[in-house]
Amino acid sequence: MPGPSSLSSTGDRATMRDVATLAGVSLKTVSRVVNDERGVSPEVRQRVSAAVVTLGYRPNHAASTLRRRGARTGLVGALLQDLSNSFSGALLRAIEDVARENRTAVLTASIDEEVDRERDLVRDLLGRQVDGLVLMPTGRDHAYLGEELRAGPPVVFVDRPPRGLEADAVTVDNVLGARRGTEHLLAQGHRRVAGLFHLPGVLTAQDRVTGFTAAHADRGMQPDPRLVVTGVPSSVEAARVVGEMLALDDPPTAIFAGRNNLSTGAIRALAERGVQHRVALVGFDDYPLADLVDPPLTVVKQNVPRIGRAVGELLFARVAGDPSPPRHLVVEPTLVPRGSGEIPPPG
Amino acid sequence: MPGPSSLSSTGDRATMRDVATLAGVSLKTVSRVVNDERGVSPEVRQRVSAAVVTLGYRPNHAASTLRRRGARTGLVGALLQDLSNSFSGALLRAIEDVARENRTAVLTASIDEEVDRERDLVRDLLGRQVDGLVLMPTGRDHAYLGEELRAGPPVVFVDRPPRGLEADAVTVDNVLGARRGTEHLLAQGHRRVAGLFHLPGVLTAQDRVTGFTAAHADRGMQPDPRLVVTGVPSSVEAARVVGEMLALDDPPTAIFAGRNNLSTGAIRALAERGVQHRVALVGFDDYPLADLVDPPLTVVKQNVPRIGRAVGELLFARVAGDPSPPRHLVVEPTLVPRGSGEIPPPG
DNA sequence: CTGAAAGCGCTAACAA
DNA sequence: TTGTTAGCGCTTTCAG
Repeated sequence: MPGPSSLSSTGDRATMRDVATLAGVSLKTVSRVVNDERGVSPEVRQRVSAAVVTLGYRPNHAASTLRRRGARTGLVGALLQDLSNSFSGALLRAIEDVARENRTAVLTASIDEEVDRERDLVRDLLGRQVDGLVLMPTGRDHAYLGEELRAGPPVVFVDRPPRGLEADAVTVDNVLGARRGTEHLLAQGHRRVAGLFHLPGVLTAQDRVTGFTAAHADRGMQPDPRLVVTGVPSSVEAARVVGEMLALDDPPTAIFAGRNNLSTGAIRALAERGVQHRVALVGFDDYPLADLVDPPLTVVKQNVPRIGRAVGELLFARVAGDPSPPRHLVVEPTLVPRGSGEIPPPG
Repeated sequence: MPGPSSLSSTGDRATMRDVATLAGVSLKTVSRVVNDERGVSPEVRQRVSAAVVTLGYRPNHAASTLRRRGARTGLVGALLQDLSNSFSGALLRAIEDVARENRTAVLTASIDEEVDRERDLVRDLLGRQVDGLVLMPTGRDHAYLGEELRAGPPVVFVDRPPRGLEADAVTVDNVLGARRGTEHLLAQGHRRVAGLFHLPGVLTAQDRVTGFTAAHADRGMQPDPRLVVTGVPSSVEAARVVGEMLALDDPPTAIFAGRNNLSTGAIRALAERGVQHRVALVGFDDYPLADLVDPPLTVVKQNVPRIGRAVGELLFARVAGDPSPPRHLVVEPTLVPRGSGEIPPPG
């Protein structure tokens, strides 16, 4: 085997040293050229550049940031719930855009509502020296993060606020959204409005229940407990639940679905029974084709790109050193009437 | 300022050295404990662990892989077209799952059909020493990658094959898919079938045109050139194009939309004119709510999770050292009849 | 304008 | 079982 001073490419990548040797200059000079620092004669610069090309040299980012201690890695993490879900996807895209403006790459992963996975992922990203972290957390307590983040990078929570921890967050006003969606139905005279909600451990779900109830209370009403179902995990289950409700003696005349996948289940249940034009439906969260279903779906919509951008900008402000106390931005969702939510009660 | 031997945490992160000092052991011993290597007495191990906790120490991944030269970084890149698009999102999710099985994190970004961005992103990721790269490339030539990848990590192309370069790839048989979708319409007696396709520079679009034409040729037919439009960039534009076609003296009785966003445009145009139950429609690519629109949308569907998994498995086989020649997996899309594609021609 | 030496945080290869 | 030394690829510091 050749000695340590061998210049032959052993299948490995060329290093700055190799470039220096080939160009007949010192290490530091190559470093200057690669980093576009001044103080190199055009001639030498040219020679070094040529060597870089010949060897196919690429700077080693890790080594570089290791040496300049405390420097940024140009890497942020985005831990969302499910990257295949359109909400997480749109969020990731918006965060990516802001990251790009800050010359930063994005590491991402899905948490899938699993607390252990969340914790493992946070650890992994911190070990990779990310400059910042976006976290769409699971429902539980986040106090453990306090320890993880001591002297760690800034974290911005999204969609769900931190619990047991002071931290930046951008969330949607879920109480308000559910309240508006429900009120929209009540204002049209509906008196039996069903509510479907997802996992009760998730704060967004709880808030939506609260808004649903509050809208009733605003009118001195109380929802029928038989029409309020929490812990509905899936679209399929939502369809089953709606089917049961429609079989009641006094079935609901309107439905509020507290999450996008629950809306689809409700639509299916209504369509199967041919009552999609007789029972009103308002859903929380939008879908790309929601205006093309029959009838077009009325939704409470979150401005996801806006949320994502706010998250990104907050994060990079922190990365840049903004020392102000934790901020909590709350974005108002809006009601988009399309037809399904404007079906009047019978009689 | 304190000298270089200062042990006080200066707000920076604790290092392995700090842990060693606090635990009263050597650097290497800490390394052993952190990496779960054998050869440390339980007592010492305990002492070190305690110090780790006290200092909130996290191993520096970059430094670690720098030292063990040639070792994996446990990082792969996934450069897709648009992370907010459900296709890219589902793909990313599947790749992520395989990556997780290989204890690897995923760096991702959107290319947005911009050639320069693709190249910049590839460079950036290579500089970050990724173990592998998934690339959903733009339409142009990829020969430049040959240079970038000399002694670089393995690359797997997805959705679109490499051009001017030998590399692994997983693609969909777009010719076959378009042919099946078009044939489905022709078999029902349609004789005037319109075709909408996206950017002609993108190979997938070209292949779908080919399949569309081939299906006609199979029956000794030729599509009316006025009914075949390529370069349709968006849903809005698709709606406009379809509107124009419907105003012809001899309008199409069926439409084949060569991409998911073109389907939505077509649906809108048909619905606006109230002919959605009289003109047949088959779309390429599925949507989450496609079965709930009116009429339910018949599509040629790609099995995206399967594609993503194949990509991931191919990539990690290469990362593990699989030296076999480049493979090209072609996945067959399937026709999913739902209603819109089964509308018969008039008369 | 250019370069030599030191060292970022960590692990490999050896000691002891 | 534990520790010492060297050095990954790079940038900093300080000298020429």
